[in-house]
Formats: sequence, C-alpha cells, structure tokens
Amino acid sequence: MEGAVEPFKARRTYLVLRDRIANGAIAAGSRLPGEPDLAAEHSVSRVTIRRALDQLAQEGLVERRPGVGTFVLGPGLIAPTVVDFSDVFTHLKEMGRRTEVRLLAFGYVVPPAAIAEALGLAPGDRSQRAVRVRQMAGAPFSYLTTHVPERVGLTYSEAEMATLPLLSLLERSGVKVARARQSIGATLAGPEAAQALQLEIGAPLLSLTRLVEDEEGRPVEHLHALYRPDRFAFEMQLQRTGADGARRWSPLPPQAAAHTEENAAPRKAKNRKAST
Amino acid sequence: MEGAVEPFKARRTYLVLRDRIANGAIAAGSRLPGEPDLAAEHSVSRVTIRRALDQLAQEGLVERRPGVGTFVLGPGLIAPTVVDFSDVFTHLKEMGRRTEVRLLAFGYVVPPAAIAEALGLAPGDRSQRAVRVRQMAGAPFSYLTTHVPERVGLTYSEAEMATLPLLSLLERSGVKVARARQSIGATLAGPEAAQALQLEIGAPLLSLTRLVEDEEGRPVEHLHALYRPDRFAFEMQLQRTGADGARRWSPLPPQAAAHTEENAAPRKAKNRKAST
DNA sequence: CACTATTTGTCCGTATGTATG
DNA sequence: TCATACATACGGACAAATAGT
Repeated sequence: MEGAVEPFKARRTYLVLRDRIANGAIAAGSRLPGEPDLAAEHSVSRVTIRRALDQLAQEGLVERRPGVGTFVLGPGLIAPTVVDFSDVFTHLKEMGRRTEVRLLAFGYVVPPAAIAEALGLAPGDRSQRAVRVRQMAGAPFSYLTTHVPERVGLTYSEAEMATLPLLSLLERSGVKVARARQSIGATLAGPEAAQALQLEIGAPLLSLTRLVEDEEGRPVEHLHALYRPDRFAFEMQLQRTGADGARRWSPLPPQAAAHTEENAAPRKAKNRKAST
Repeated sequence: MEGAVEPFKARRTYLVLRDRIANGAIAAGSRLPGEPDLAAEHSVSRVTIRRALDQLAQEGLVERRPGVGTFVLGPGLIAPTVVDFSDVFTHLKEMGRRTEVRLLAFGYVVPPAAIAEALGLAPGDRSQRAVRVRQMAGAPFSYLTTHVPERVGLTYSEAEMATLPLLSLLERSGVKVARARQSIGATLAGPEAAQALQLEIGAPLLSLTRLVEDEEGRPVEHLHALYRPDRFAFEMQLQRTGADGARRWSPLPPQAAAHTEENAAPRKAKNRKAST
C-alpha cells in the first residue's frame, strides 16, 4: 500500500531538463548534480532519472562519463532559422534557394469548411491542396499545407510546385499579391507532421496560418505551416519610432537569414543586409 | 503471447482528433462516427477511444450525448488575444488595463549564464528576477519571467511590479527604451509553468524571448514569456509596399486587441486604429 | 405504447508497460 | 537485477439512454 505510481515521470523529467539546457538555465559545459540528487530534486527514483538522462545523452545534449558525472554539451543544435517580417518576400526567395522541398501530396479537393470560408469559396468549390516539407541539409524543419482556389492553382504545374516558392508561382501567373494576414501559435505534432518532420508524436511545434490576398482583396492562398522549434524560430527587431506622444514601435530590417549552427545567443547585430 | 501493448495510444488518438477539430477538418456541429467505428479507424480499442473522447469533452471541444453520439462543438474556444507588432507599447498599455497580474516571485539573484551574457553583466552580478502570471477574467494565459539589471530594478518597488507593466516602470525610472529584439518559438510546459497556467505538463506553449535596450544600446530587460496557445496568439498583417523592384512587405497596424470569444475566422479588416 | 436498432456508459478479467525500492 | 505496485490497453459483456418504426 505504498508505491503510488505516477506515469510519464521519465518523460516529464526529461522535458524539464531539456528545457533548462535549451534556456541556458544550466550552462553548457557544466556538470549536472549526481543522480541521487537529481532524483530527490524531481521526486523521482534513480532509475527514472537515469532514463531521462539516457534520453538526453542519446540526443547529444549531455555526455555521461561513468564514474565522473553527467555534463551538459550545450543548447547545441538550437540554431533557429531567422525570419524577417519586414521583408517577407525577399526572405522567401532566399529560403527557396537555400533549402530543399519535398512534395508529399498534390491534388484538387473540397477543402474543410474553415479554409473554404477563408478563401471565399462557395460550398463544394474545389481548391488545390499541396503538402510540402522544407528541409535544409537533409534535416526537415517545416511542414506546409497550402490551399489555393482552383482557378489560380491551374496556372502552374505540379512539378513547378515541387521546386519554386508558391508566392513566385502566383506572381508569375499574374496574381497581384498585396496583403497577408497571419497568426502564430503552438501545437503538438500529430502523426503525419511527426513523421514528416522526423519527430515523436506530441512534440511541440510552432504553427503559422497565413491568408494572402491580391490587390482587390480576393484571397489567393491559405497556408498552414508547422515548424520544428529547435530548427526554426521567428525573430524580429523592434525599434521605437516617433516622439513620446506617438510611442510607436516598428519592426526593423534585421540581418538576413542566418544559419548559425552553433549558438543562439544574441549576437551583436551584424546587419548583413542583402536586399535594397 | 499476443497483446503487444503500445502505450500512449489514448493520447495519440486524442491529439489526432483534436487537431482535426482545430483545423476544421471535422466541421463544427457535426457528429463523429460511433465509438466502435472510431476504434477501428484508429486501430485502437473502444476503451481507448473513450479516453480520448473524454479528454476532448473535458476541454469542451466535443459534447457526448448518451444514446445519440458525440458532437463537435467547434474550434470554438480558440480565440487568441491579438498582438500588434507595429505598436507594441500601446498594446502593452492596453494589456495592462484589461488583464490582471499575479506576482509569483520577486527577488535579486545571480542569473543563469545565458541571461547574464545577454544583459551584459559580469559573472556574479545580480539581477532583479520577477515571475508573473497574466490572466484575463481569471483565466491565466501567460507566464512571464523577467530579469532586469540590479541598478535599474532598484528604482521601483515590488508592489508596483505587481500592478504596472514593466516597460512603464522602466520609462518612469528614466530609462530611454529604444530597441528590442525578440524571438518566438514553441516548447512544452514544465511543472512550474503548467501549474501557473493551469495546464498539464507537456502541453504546448508559445515562447517569446525579448531583449530590450536603451538608446545607448545597453540591455535593460530580458523577458522570457510562455503563452497558452489556446488563449493567446500573435497576429500580424503584412502589406506589400514599394514597387516591384523593392518587393518589401511591411507590417500594418492591425485592429486593436480583440477578445472575440467565439470565432477565429478571418474577419474582414475593421481597421479600428486607436493611435496616431 | 411497445419493440428495436444504435449509441454511450459501466464493469470485468487479462496482458503488458512503467515506476519504485 | 528483481519483485512489487500501479497504469495503460485490450476484448468482451451488459446496462442505460435515445430515436425511429
């Protein structure tokens, strides 16, 4: 009548430690407390702590030296690709050049109600649906689902979809892209996204929903994107403009997309601007 | 020698259904297939399907009517508080007025290495650390951890911290807030954040890290924020500016923070601008 | 007003994974 | 490593609620 088992403790402990390492709360290079201490701190048995540490070691976040201790190797792989909100189009073109795309699905379907409404389609109208995965050096980081009204989608081919950024295709087709409205949130990975992004189900993901309109306010593209937060993040720089009365901040063109494969620590603005 | 038990099936199934509802793939108001059908579809026993549906029902996403079926109530509650990136300061003041704050922790500490470096502190220097929870109508939606260099932090009191936005306090203390650099990502809830935000451990969270600097480029505030994605999202409106050569997009002042408690469907730009 | 088919709700026994000491 | 306690998942059986005939 004693052992009240509470499952998921190994996973829970793993998540906490992983987060502390990612945040830098546990400095890179430092030695973790001993297993008994960690066990006490997290109210967990030593076996459970070991499972958590094993998982961290397997992912290369810590190194276990028998008889010595467990050492943090660093937030290491956390090298988010930067996104520049003040120059989205240029950014997208760069992305197109520096990353590879895999086209997972392509076809014309009757979209779910919410998307149909967003695109301004009548019930039963079809849209072109494409599912793509973007990867960089073979490592996938985004899972993209796009819906385009059928009349617009028919102006380019499936093969082009697999290589060129969608915005470029739309422009080439004569669509005057004018506005976009987007919302950023977070979710857990479902089975499809998890497989495509090489993650476990239940892993955290950044989610982006964007609705693009042309000059006349007609929706031309609905995008639902899921990003691996360890490989992609949204970064932006804000600057106070105007006098005290206005108190406005406006985004500043930050440095271009940088793929620092080593450190996410705020680097002192290199201001490497590539566009006009 | 038969039942190869695969754990976490209930959670997996729950995630799939939850995602389909959120995406609108299962229309709001519609009736789900019967439990045996769902069980077959997901290769899961009926008991497991029930657990998944129970969880959905508990979160108010579906309604279970005995003898009739299970009905989707809709993506319903996904009513994110809007954030306006082009006028952050005004937005923050509004937040201060419309939301309540709980101060969970307050004190002077030696910050973790990463934060110390970001703030430009020498090793051993202390900072003022505050942990706050923002809630709206009693429902918590953000978990904020701020670090301020000691010299700056001493210019206001703990009581003021519990009521006023930090940026206001800094300004009042004579700090010329000029720039900020922020990064948006996603994580899973650890024990502290989970408790504060009334979530289960492992729930998905939006994360924001912001470093605020004054006119001379000295860091004055380091913010680490965690948001419940079902109650808070970042929204922004982008507009194409300039001719084809430049191809620049710039954020547009969108409508002020709206707490639409019903629908997240893109409403046709009301353009209710409050500031200059 | 029964009668029936369908659906959710409850319970059991068993096999296996998870956490503990 | 091992024995023990608990949790998860399974298949099956039966009860209760509902809607239609």
